[in-house]
Amino acid sequence: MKELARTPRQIGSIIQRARKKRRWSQSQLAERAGLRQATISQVENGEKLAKLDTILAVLAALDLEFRIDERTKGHGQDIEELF
Amino acid sequence: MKELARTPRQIGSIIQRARKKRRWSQSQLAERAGLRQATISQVENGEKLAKLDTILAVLAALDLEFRIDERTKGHGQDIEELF
DNA sequence: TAAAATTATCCGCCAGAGCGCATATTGCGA
DNA sequence: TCGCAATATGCGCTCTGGCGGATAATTTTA
Repeated sequence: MKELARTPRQIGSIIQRARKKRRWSQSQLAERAGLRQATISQVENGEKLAKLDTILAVLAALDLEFRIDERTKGHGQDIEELF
Repeated sequence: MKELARTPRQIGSIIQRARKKRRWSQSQLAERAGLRQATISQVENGEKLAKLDTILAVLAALDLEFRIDERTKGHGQDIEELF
């Protein structure tokens, strides 16, 4: 893991991957996170700009968490552009 | 760095530390992030549940970023509970 | 300690997220 | 190909975050 999450879209796809890895449906995740299936759908697709607590709830339900890290590694050029 | 960010309050204090380390005022950070000083204040104090894009904007302005990581380290027992 | 800067609050307003409820749409297995 | 599960949308509603615009309250510095 340890995925980079700079945009709602990235966050959404990370969440989706984590959910599928657990073989959960959106409804199951929604229930665990105290949200609606429709909300999960929108979060995963990064369509709407979610609220922070919504994302935190989803992450917690997936046993994930945010970490805050420095952005510029090389402090000049990003060498680690793994792909 | 690489701080844990499970709650709005934690996120807020991390942001505040990063801002002070750069010796910026809330107004300066607000300007860079395209927000208001009042908003920065609330974010740092974790008073309101910010929107995701607000936090992302602040982090970007501070050259920080979110990373998503697994919550349970030891996947059974957390050995690395450094403290 | 007075002045200046920084930070914390307040008001009214507006946009949008998430809700309930419901229904398309899509995907997939039998 | 049919049928069901899973996912994506839609509508009206409520709630609240962030805004502009200020102004307290607190901290810093001269």
